[in-house]
Formats: sequence, C-alpha cells, structure tokens
Amino acid sequence: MAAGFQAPKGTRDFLPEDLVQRQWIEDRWRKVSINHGFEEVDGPTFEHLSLYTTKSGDGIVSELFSFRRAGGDDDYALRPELTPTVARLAASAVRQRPLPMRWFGIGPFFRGERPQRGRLREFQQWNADVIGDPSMNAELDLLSLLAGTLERFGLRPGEVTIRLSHRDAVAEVLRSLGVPDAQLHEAFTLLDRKEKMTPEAFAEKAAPLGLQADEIAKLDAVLLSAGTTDALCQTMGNLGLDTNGLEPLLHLAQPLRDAGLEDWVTFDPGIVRGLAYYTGTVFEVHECQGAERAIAGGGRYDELIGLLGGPKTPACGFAMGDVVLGLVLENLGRRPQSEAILPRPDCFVIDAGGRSDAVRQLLRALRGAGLHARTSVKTTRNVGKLLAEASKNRARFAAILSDEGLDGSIELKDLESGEQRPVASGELAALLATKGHADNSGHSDS
RNA sequence: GCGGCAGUAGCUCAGUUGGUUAGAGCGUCGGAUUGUGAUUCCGGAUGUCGGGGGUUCAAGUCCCCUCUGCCGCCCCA
Repeated sequence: MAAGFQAPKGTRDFLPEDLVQRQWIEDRWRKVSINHGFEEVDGPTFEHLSLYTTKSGDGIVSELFSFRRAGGDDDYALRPELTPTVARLAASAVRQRPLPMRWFGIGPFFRGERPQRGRLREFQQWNADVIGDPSMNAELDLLSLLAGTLERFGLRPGEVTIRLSHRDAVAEVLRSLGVPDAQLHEAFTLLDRKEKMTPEAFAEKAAPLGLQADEIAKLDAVLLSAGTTDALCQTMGNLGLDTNGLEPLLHLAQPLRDAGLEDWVTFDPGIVRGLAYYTGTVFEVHECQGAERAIAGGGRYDELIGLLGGPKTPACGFAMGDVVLGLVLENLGRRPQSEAILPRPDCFVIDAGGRSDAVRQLLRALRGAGLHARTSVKTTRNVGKLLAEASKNRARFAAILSDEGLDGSIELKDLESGEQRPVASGELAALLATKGHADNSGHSDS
C-alpha cells in the first residue's frame, strides 16, 4: 500500500487470474459473433468530442472524459460507446460494400460517472450492428446472436431474458390510454424509470401526462402481461384497448418462433430505453429476478448514420458490457475458476545437475516447437522442491535434467499420472508436441 | 453533482472507556530434505494504522478536511 499510486477511480487492475476471466468473456463474444457471420471492426479509443455532442447533445459532455491536447485546438473524448464510431465507419463504407454489413467490436470504453455496482468508468464492451437492412431480418440476426451468446455463457431461458419492445407499439399503448402526442416523449422517459419508482411516485408523475388511476391500472395490467404476444393481446383486448398498434412488435413473433428463439424473448412494452436516437425496435437483456442492471441493450437507429453525415441508412445494434455480465455469471455460479482457464505449462524444466546452459537450450527447443515451457529461478537442486514448484505451476510434464546435461537422456515425468521415463534430449520437444497442448488459455470451450 | 457505510502487513481481519515496542491466520521467502510432488515442522521479512490537519501529557482509537472503495440518488449510450 504505502504512499504509492492507486488506480484511478472506477478503473480495474487485472492480475493474471483476473485478466484471464475478462478474456474468457471476450473470447466467447468474439467466437459467437464470428459464428453468426459478423465481422470484427474497431476504431480509435478517442474521437472528436463533436461526434458525441452531435448525436446526444451538449449534455453528454459531463458524462464523458473529454480533453484538449496541450497547445491544441481540438476537443476530444474517450469513447463512451462504439455506435457513433460504427456509424462514422458505416457512413463511408455503405457506398462501397454490399449491404447489409454485420459488424461487431470489442474493446475498452470510458464514462465519467460515479462508480457503483455494475458501473465503472472503464469497462469492456461488445457491440454488434447490422447496417443497411431495413427489414426485421436485422432484428432477427441480432436477437439470434444475442440468444446464442447467452447460451454460450451457460445461461438459460428463465435465468435471463431478452425483453423486446418497439417504440411505435409503446406509443400506441400510451396513446390509447390517453397520453397526448406532445407528452409522449416525457411518458417514455417516465415509463423507462417505472420499475425503480414507488407506485405513488409514478402516479404523481403520470397524472400531468394524462394518466389517472384508471389508466395506470390498465397500464400495469398490460406491463404485467409481458411475455408472449398472445398474453399481451388478450390483456389489451380485455381492457378494451386496440391492439393494432402493437403490430410492429407482433410481427416479430412468428419469425422468432421459426428461429427457435421464443424461449429467450419476453415481449415487454415496458422497455423503451432512454436514448433518443432509437427509432423502432428496442430491447434489453435482464436477469429474470430483476437482479443487477441490464446485461445488454440496443435497438434500431435508422436516422443516426444520416445524422452523422452519411447516406440515410437503416441500422440496428446492441451492446453488452463485461461488468454486469460478470456479476450475473458470478451470481449464478457460471464463472470458471481462474485456475481452470489460466495458461498451463506443457513442460517445467528441472535442473538437477547445475547445467544451466543445458536448461536454456532445452527451453529454447521446447518453445521453438510451440510449447509452453517454464523453469525455476531457484538455485536449489532439490528435485522434491522443484517438482513441487512444477506442480504449483500446474505443468503437465516435468523434464528433469541430470548433470550429464543434454548429452544424456532426460527424465520426463508426467505430473498427473506420476509416470516417469527417460527420453533422448533431442526427441523431447517432438514427443511433447504430439501429446497436445495442456495450455488452455487459447480457444478451448471449457 | 448529492447521501450512507468503510479503509490496520500482499490478502482476510483482531486491536478493550485514548495508555509502553501494533497482532493473528493465510500467502510469500528460506530451512528441515546435497535427486522425486500439493502434507507436516521450524524460521525470516514486510506496516508512514489511506493522506493531511486538530484535540490531548498521550491518538490505530476522538474531531475536521481529503483520497479511494462499497451501496444508493442523478444519469444511463
């Protein structure tokens, strides 16, 4: 501790056992994205500040880490999300590439907020977008990717769900309850916060928007019936509300069933999302008990690319951060032990003869063959101690060098079975290579 | 930006109404054991008690400020 430096507020340090956890998440994001036909893109980790103010207004600045280079005139901001960067890339790419483009990105993002559970100032986020497809196939591609990813993390329907909504459908529900068009935006904002408010507080804020006790009771009934489209329509019918307005949401139901995704999706008009640029479908992934914040969120933003100077291009996308996902996985006991995913040495070289030159040559040969090889820094030739260290390093094999060095044979010990046999030094690398890598850092599924 | 709780060794924590030289477990390092594994035994090291100021004969302990963490509000891309 001492008088040293601390990591800045809201940031994390990653020791080996921590970093491997983060990479475990990122590996799955990347692999499932590629499985679903998405291609990885990235951009700078900082952009012109105006890219964000154009999209979200000047109020966004207080949520950003923005800066001006000493002596410079340009204002920059660390990226708080990938969508504006994607929109910027797309603005030029749509003119020269076949549409739709399916893109994903993974990387660090930064927000100037007070850290709290599930929210940090720096975090890793996965972003996926379908650009240039105005049809609901874009939504289906994304929801399929999302469900496939949740599944890949060992999550199941009933533990987490994709709450699916559509702004036009929500608007129709609110209109049918008597909210005037001029108040719709405000009603969206209120609805977005409803779950965090007491019923009394909600009623107080809802009254000026045209929602009295009767209407709120109806709204509650509709929200409570979130689930299947049938349940929603039946509830609304019983309340005498017109269900035609739900059509933009309803027409996703059959294709979702056809794709085998209905178990993952909850049709929920309570989801509106705060962000002003969403134009149609919106969705969030939540833990079903309501624990933690949203795991992911997204929707359709058909105007944004045009707004940022590109040709008017329909687009739809979502983002998922590593913080809330990590908490949910932790809560459900779905995180692997770090030990199980840290890289394992294929071979730990033990110097029992004081021939450090021979050790170095052997390490070079093993590493040259693509193997993960380590040795001890200890000067002791106590083989018992060194084997203990090899075990602690979780090595698959130990190679024990005698004082004859590379001229003699090497004792190769299988640290799991305990079997030991002499092997000619020149053959060790090839022999170990045929046994496959113990290293589990890379791309295994476990 | 606002509020509540917390901060003692690398980690988890103990430390009496303020009272000599601040402790334990785990971990780490070394030895027991000069060539065969996670156990066991022995030994060593590490603290500006988060930082600064104040009260007092005396502060880890009380007061103020500040930093960081956790929880919530605001906001949430």
